[in-house]
Amino acid sequence: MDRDLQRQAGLALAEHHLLAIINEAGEQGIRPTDLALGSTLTKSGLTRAVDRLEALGLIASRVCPTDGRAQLLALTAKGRQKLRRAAPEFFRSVAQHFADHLTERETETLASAFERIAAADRR
Amino acid sequence: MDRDLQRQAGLALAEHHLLAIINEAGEQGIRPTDLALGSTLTKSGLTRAVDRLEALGLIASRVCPTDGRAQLLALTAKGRQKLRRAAPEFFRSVAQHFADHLTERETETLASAFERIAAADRR
DNA sequence: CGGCTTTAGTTGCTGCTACAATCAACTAGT
DNA sequence: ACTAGTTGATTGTAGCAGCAACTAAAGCCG
Repeated sequence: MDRDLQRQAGLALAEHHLLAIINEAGEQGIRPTDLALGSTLTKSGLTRAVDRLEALGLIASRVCPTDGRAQLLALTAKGRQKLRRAAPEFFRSVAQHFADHLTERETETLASAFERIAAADRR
Repeated sequence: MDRDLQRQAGLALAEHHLLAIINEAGEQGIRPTDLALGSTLTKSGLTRAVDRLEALGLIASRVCPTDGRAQLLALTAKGRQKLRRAAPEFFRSVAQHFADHLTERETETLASAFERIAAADRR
């Protein structure tokens, strides 16, 4: 999937994942620490990833008004466009490598099982 | 799991995985190329990983008698010992992070689904 | 046999990531 | 306010991984 996305959308899978989460946060933004919970990266990994995405002009960060230590990350117009344009290839790739090989019942089972595992891990 | 195994058995999860596959191959040995199919590493990654395991004295390689280009990798006595001693922690960690959160039915569903996905990927 | 293609493995290079130590800002208790 | 402790983020360092280019051994085929 990384190679698919890299080639067809010029975006690494890890970058796409971060952009997708940041997108969920909308206008308001999301802090790197909260972003870390939704990704496999550590704080330090996030610092670097955020730097790269910012250098690419895909996200913008501002200091959190209520906490001077924290940043609030949000997609730029360019970032939203990049994410939107990557979407078809992303879903195609998910289908090819995963979804197409699973029944609907299996997909549901996996989703709920993973959700439970991830929740346990966050503790 | 990587941290668990690193701490309790002095073995990275990736290393453990390789040792386990090499162990399956037994006395006869396995070629790096075939090893790559059972891991997520590329050929080049394997070259380095094999170098490290060999430097640690956990595996030994000999030139394949029927193909001068190929190597045959097998565990040394030390490697077998390391793997055996890591086993309790490995299974404990699998249980803690995954198995304990799944029903038997789910486990079976995941196993067969992953098998199908992996098989499709190998093509 | 001699050349062309394929396959096994290695190496130079670059980029990503974690860990540990550090800095800075917030919170709470006195 | 002052101090102690916590939390958010950054940085130095080191290790691991992939890609692409390469070497060498096999295999194929007329």
